Amino acid sequence: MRPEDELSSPPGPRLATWNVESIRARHDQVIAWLDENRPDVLAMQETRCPARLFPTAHFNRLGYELVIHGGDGGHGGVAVAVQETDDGLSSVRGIDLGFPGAVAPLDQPRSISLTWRSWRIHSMYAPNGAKVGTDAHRVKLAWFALLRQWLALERTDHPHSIILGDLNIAPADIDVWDARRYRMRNLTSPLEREAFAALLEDGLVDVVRSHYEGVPVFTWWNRRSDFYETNRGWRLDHILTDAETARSIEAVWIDRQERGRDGSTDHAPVVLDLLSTKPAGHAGTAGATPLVGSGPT
DNA sequence: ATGGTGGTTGTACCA
Repeated sequence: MRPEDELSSPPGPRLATWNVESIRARHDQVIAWLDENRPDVLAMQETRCPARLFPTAHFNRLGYELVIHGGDGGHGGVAVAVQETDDGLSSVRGIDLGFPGAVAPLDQPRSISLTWRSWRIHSMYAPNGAKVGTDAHRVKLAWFALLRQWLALERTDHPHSIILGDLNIAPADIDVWDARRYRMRNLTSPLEREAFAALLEDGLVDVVRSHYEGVPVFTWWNRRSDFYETNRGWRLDHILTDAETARSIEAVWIDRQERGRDGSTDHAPVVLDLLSTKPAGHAGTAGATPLVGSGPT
């Protein structure tokens, strides 16, 4: 899963997403992983921690600045850690916490959007959805409708986009360890899969799937029982990019071993390594129109 | 038929 050069730094930017399932309970694991893998950007979900109680100092010591959104009451919450630059200035701008203008129940702390280098970066934590047919499930679908609108709006201003997060959808049967058993259920239902597919129809590329075509890869294993040990998992954590960014990928990998640590969060980190330079013919194309409909088939 | 775990908050809830 992890590329051969696992301990060396990639030539270009490294971005990762990780559902940390409480940053206060898990900061030792997260900080150790950051220290070892040194992503430029780590999008975190389910931080379950109000901003004032966030273990910020641990991140600062490693040279990361933080953007934090919510987590009050021990539910939800997202954050983005970004490697500090040498000039002492913040390397992020244009921060949006949540979907601007959203009203309850779509105003929960589940998203951060910010500009970093030439990319618009989004850390997303979709509602779990509980069970098909419940209010929670309808809220999940409404959240995805709003996400689609928000990303379409954002992409008119920022052609280079990277969406990282726990979207709480297994996009296809291959993304579930036993698709038949969990058919038409929460995380697999047709309306959820349509919501995910709509993002690809808008021109975003599911870069994990496009790099593991036809191969089952999982990012979440239920903590109960021996689901991890027996690899009964799901692919719920995703990285989507615009088509041009998708053409400049060095590697995509899931740090499956990290999930096996004692006391680990139940999700594995998902990592995107980009090439240091744009592909030939695409240098200096800031402002280019994103290609549409070029996602994996 | 529906187990099994963990975090946070508070004696249930969310995942």
